[in-house]
Amino acid sequence: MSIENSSPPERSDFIREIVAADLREGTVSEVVTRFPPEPNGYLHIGHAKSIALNFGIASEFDGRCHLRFDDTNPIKEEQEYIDSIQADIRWLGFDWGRHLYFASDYFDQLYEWAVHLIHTGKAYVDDLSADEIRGHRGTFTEPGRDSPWRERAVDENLDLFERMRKGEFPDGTRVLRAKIDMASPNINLRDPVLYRVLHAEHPRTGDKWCIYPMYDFAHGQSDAIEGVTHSICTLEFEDHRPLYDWFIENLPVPSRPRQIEFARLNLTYTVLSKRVLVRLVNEGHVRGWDDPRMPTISGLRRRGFPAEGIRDFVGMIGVGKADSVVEVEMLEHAVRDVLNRIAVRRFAVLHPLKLVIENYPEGSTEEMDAVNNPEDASAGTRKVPFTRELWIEREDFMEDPPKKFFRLAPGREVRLRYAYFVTCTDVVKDASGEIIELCCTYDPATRGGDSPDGRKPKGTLHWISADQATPAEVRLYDHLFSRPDPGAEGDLFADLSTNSEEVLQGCLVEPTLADVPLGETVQFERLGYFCPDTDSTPDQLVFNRTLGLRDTWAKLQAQGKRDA
RNA sequence: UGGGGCGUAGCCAAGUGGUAAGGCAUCGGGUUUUGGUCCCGUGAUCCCAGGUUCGAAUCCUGGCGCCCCAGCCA
Repeated sequence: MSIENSSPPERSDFIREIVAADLREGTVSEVVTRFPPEPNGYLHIGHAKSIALNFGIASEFDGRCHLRFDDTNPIKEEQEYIDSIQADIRWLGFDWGRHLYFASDYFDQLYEWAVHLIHTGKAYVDDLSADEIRGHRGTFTEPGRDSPWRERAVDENLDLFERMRKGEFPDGTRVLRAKIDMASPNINLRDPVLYRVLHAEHPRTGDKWCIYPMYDFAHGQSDAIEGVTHSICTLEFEDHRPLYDWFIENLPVPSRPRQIEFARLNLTYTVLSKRVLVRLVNEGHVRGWDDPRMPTISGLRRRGFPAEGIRDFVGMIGVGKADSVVEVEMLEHAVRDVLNRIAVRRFAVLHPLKLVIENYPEGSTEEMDAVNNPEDASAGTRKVPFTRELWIEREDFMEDPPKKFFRLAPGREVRLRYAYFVTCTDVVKDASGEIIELCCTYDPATRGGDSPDGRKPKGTLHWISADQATPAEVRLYDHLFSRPDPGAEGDLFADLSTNSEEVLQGCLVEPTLADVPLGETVQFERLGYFCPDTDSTPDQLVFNRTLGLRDTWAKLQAQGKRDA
């Protein structure tokens, strides 16, 4: 349960209040929570909220948090997911210690408890088909009807259930059901299925079992076995709580856990549904589970989002029971906030435009001192080579600039950051009229970027020495979906953005950028935060744009377009 | 429609009968060798209607709206 330097202290919420009260009143003597993923997909940012909640509460109340895989449906579960889930939780900064469990560890116990229910006349084997069971379930307004097999003798139930276990019956032919109340207004209580026959290989138990418990029959009892005191889950399980409690009350379980529900996270421009995420991957809409556009933990990691930023984000959105949709901007803010503090600054030019300083000596190089991180003096400085020919950003020059454009233009002087003031004296174009080169003069008195006469150019540009530029591919990312509420008007896949990824070739970066380790995010000054992609090699550097910097100039331009 | 929840600013969210925190976003302004960061300023009478009370977002009544449930998924 370690949370290395979590910036904003977790504020309280209704769940923490319940936990505190339970402790205060002696209802529980220690706090045990659990994070219970089903290994049928990768973890996403919604899970991060739950993980932070469960591990956070355990740590704050000096308790413990278990990692328990809810692996009761072998048809959808895979070892790959078991592995990725553990890696992602660790990366997020949480530790379950020795408390790693699997619901499948409890299959023997659960089986015994099922037998116990049969013995006490509270469960029976039903021969109805899935369709027939559905037909007997009734509707929201009409009660269900009892199955003709509901009053089977205990011995017959015992025998049949035993034979289900032995594999005598094909999938779907028989189930074990709890005998509760077919007329209950809560549909979950209309004789829920406890066990189904599934001749499937389980990632953990192999072919030992051919009957598997349903979620409802496994979850609460697993909590009880582990001594979980507060079983925190999402709102859709609220109607299951009576059933959760029913099992706890009707079985000789070793403890009495309590289920508490909270609202799951929703994000604008994002889909957090495993069903959809699996399709995005399988249908090739993205590069994989860890595509930088995916809201998965592995995707966010590949995108360059620091774990701390994700933790800060889930800490600032709060925990409640009201359905809500958080604006992605809040996530982006939390990430920028961390990155601004820790990311080292570098120069990189995405769309290079040649700039030649005509009065600068040919062949000579100067090493300019550049600050690594203005927010962190301990990050020190570095040397950046400066030469007669440079590359600057195409967007930083306009031949006929609008009033609020503060960058380079014919006859105008700007500062080259950490270097000199330069003035544009001429523009060179190719046959088609495209600008291919800028001629400038520099003021030798402004070395380092300050003028002795106090002149202050309106603009400061980043640049790269043409002699020592390292080529790189840069991938620009944007929201995966084009609207804040994907799928709100029809097919969600039709809302997939067509420009969520833009791959730029021929970008030029500072030589030091070749050494950025995987997992570190740096700032390309004036552009944004970038990190090496997993595809990056020494021969072919590849950077992902984590997030752009807040850009008031872009905002002004957009407004101008709108007003015009 | 039966059951279970929820409803405080554009978004998230405090508030637990005493006169509406905070964050994000927005829009102004200041600082600035990143049009970044930072700093300052900017908005609500709490779904609606009645009622109780000296006093209600908080209590009561009645409406309205939204979400979840009819898998041998979790």
